[in-house]
Amino acid sequence: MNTLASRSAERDHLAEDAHPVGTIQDVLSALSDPIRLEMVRRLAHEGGPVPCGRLYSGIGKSTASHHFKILRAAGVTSRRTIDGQVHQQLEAGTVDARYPGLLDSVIRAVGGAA
Amino acid sequence: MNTLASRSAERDHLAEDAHPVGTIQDVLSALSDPIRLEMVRRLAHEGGPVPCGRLYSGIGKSTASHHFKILRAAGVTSRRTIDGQVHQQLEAGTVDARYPGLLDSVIRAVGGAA
DNA sequence: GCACGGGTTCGATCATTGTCGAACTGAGTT
DNA sequence: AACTCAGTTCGACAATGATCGAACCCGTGC
Repeated sequence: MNTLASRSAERDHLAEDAHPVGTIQDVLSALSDPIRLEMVRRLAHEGGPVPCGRLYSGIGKSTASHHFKILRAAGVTSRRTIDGQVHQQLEAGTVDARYPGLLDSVIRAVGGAA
Repeated sequence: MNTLASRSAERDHLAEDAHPVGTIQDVLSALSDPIRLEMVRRLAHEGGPVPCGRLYSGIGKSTASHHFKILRAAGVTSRRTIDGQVHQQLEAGTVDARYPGLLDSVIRAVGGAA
């Protein structure tokens, strides 16, 4: 039995970067950038963990990684490793617990899936 | 009797700078600055038009005016002249009509009056 | 009329932050 | 092992945005 598969399976539900949700300003600043807002929109649209590459267009990898970092630091997203692939996931529940209604209204405004 | 009073009374409900609410990014950017957020908090707390001077502390007039401009441009506030005195007012209803729940959640997070 | 008080505008400066390319890491593949 | 692919980190640079002081404007009151 493949030890590789079981090892990666163990990592699957490990939210390595489970930063707590930041201040309201951290969150608002994180969402106030057009590129990050688009990332959030795509994350909300898909509803689950999404590999980094599918979350941006028209910018370099390093720039995208920079924006991921800010979103994670604000607690808006978390990073998960699925099958060796890095994914980002929207921490909708956690954010809504701290700032009820905020993320919902933003996502609605930006056209992300309901 | 006093024509002065009646004349200023006429100006009272003139929202001279009735900018429409901007894009979601305009609004989020406007709210993502600590000083502007504090302005919004005080405006929400008082509930009505407030003279500019009562909306900030620790910064110069010109800087404050700059922040007012951004808030107005985003459609978050409007400028009213009451009795010759410039006041700022929160456009809570207009913003909520366009981005339901957004302003409420921010104000709740920032400790402004319910 | 003139001075005053409260806001705005202007221009310059300074800090923040978004952007990139190149080098590095770590996992999967051949 | 060497190679590839995807993301991150590291400097450095460019653009954006906050800040200030000074000048200006507009009501008010002397």
